[in-house]
Amino acid sequence: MSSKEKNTRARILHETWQLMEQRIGKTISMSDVAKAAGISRQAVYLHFESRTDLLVATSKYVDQLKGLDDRLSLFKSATTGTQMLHASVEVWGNFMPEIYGLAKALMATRDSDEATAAVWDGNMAYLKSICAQTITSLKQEGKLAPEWTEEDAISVFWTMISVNNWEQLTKECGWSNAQYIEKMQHLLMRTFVADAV
Amino acid sequence: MSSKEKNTRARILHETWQLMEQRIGKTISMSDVAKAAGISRQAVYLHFESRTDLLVATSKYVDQLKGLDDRLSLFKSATTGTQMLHASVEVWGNFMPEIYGLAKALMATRDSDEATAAVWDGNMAYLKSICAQTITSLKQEGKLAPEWTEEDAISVFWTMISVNNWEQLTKECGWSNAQYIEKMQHLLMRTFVADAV
DNA sequence: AATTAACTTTACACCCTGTCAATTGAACTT
DNA sequence: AAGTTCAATTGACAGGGTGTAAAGTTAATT
Repeated sequence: MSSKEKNTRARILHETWQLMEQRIGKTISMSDVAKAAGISRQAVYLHFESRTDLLVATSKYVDQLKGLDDRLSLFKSATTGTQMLHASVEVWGNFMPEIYGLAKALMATRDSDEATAAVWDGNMAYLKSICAQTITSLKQEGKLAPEWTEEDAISVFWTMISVNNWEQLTKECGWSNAQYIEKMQHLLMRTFVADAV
Repeated sequence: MSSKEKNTRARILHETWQLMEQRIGKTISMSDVAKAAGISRQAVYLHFESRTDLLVATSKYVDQLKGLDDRLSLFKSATTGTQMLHASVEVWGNFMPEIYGLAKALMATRDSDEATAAVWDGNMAYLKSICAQTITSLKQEGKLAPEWTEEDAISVFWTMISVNNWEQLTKECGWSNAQYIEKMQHLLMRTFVADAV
């Protein structure tokens, strides 16, 4: 594995991701990727077994590049449930615009490609665990509004902050990302916290 | 246009819809449709100009078959905003499972086919108008919770009852459809109605 | 019996993914 | 300097998809 090879592989991943962001939702073919990386279509197969393999690798590349884990320090430093709710929406709300193209690409293959579906499902499971931690904290503090079971609250929280909802509210309802974060924080606070204003 | 032709056309539409419901989310090819209808692939093109044309026609066929308009009589007979909210969630919540396959098929082509995207967008615009009527009624009755602008309330209402959210809650969170309707009615009531229990 | 129209088979052009073989070219080894 | 190695190349192919076109079949209508 020479340094030349490594550079080409990284360039393919970078160009794939760039194409995803430029042509959000559109299918990216292996030819498109090859053209963008300045190599032949067949050369892409020297670095990635299949289109699926490339998509999975691109997801890992972007994950690493964007570092969700680092950003969650804001969430991790929160001590109360309401702080966690506030922080998780802020971190996630600022994260979504940066992974939007990738998210759409992974979601588009969801029903025809189990491997990429698994990658996306993994990310969503992680998000759900954040939701669960938040709701559990609220519950332990006696702040979870009494009409909610923990389970239902987690499901609804997780559903409300989905990429699809973010997309609909920002792309179709004209909310800015800052508005999304602020309004969603207020909405979730009123929905789940017992004595929210 | 003989009766034979009309029957074949209707059979193609019916089989297309059946395939959509059977293989939810999976791409349906013209060959699949032809096989299901018991005719050659080329014969499908005698009745429909293109795959897009077939999908659009199938959507109209199912719309007519399922008669959303009729069902909305429950909504139309509602006099107060809270009744409208209750009725719209019930009608829509019972409608979604029946058009799930079609909805997924239309949404899947959303980013590569403007014609089918337009069909789906039209349906969603109609749903949004239902949301708008409901919120406006609440507002006029002074029952809309004071923290909401009408516009934001409509956007959030419309987003909350999206097919994607229904899918996530029923398919991934294990809610039955009856539970979805009941829980969503309660949630929306508490969210938007000023003195909700 | 002749016509009409639906449907058939066969073939093609053009897209996609994925595989394979033969070749170029540059760098690294001896 | 000569030989080896390996990334990357071109070109061909199999198999899938959409869509177009031509020629033949079948059955009902007139």
